[in-house]
Amino acid sequence: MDYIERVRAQWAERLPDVDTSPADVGARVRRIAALLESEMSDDLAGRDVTRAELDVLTALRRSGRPLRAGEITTMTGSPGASITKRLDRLERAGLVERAVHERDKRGVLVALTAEGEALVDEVFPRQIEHERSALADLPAAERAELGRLLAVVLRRLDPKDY
Amino acid sequence: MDYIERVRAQWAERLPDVDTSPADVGARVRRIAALLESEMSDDLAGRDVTRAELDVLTALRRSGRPLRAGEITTMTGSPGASITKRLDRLERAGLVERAVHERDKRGVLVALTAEGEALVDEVFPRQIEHERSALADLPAAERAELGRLLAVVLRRLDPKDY
DNA sequence: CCATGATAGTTCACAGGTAAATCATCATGG
DNA sequence: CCATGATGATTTACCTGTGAACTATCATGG
Repeated sequence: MDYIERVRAQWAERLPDVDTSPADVGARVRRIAALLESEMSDDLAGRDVTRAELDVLTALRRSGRPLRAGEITTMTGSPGASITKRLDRLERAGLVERAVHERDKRGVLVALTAEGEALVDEVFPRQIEHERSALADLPAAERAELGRLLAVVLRRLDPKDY
Repeated sequence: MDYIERVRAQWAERLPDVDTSPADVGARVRRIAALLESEMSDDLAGRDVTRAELDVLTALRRSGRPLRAGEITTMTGSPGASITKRLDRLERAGLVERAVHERDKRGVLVALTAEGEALVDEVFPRQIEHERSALADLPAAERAELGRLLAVVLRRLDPKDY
């Protein structure tokens, strides 16, 4: 009897006509994500960088090259105004550098500094550890099966533009 | 080749020593959750209630009785200060009512109004529809399997206190 | 070659979340 | 019975995110 079963039982009493079975997947996915995010964010405490800011840093790191601000907004899915603010903080912290784009002076090229890169390389593996330890109770075959089933769901939801 | 495979391929180039396989589950779960939440929140647009506020309303609705403010904080996992603010807005909107607790005058009893209840009953089934349609590409047996595997993961992450 | 519309990013104004301090009430042990 | 510490909720002060307005630059068609 996990959290979701308990909630579904409550709904069954109040709204017996509503079929809440999709919550077995949907609500569990949302709750697991929330708990994971919270762990990952705790792991960053005292490091003077938030999960949202780390998303910007990892986008840069895994791209392996400076990015336009616009590329960061599409990769992170966050609106431009948010990215501007995060870049302000990250730049103040010395983790990224902004430079006007040569060819298009409206644009901005954002690059990781050496410290920014070092921070990602130190923190990112630990972030993944949280995902790994969440799977500790599943044998490899079931992990793979879970990944496969989630890919089917994700394909249906994911927007095509990135 | 979905979004997560693309990201993993990028990491494999930059940090070949890091095993990113847990992301097949972890990152997919987090991305699916984000997309679902975003759909569910769009569905509420113009209804003058946010997802966070709806969380409070559904906690009350499925409990079937007035709740202490403290019960709402544990059920939603949000800190007390946030709940106080949401209750302020919900009360102003006429969706809940606050009353001092009889036995313990420090406490507050929060009850759904008739409008609050009507709003939940109208909106909640549509919220679940989003979860249902995300599963459209999975036959019933695989949905059940997916739910079962997620339950194993959730059991590991879920705090015991609620 | 402009003038005009499109595009990239920033600024502004405001909404919402949160930790810490505060206020009111309760419970207890001396 | 208080006095004292615990508890429930609110207030305060601050921070982050976001849509909309704005600024600077680019592109193009007349």
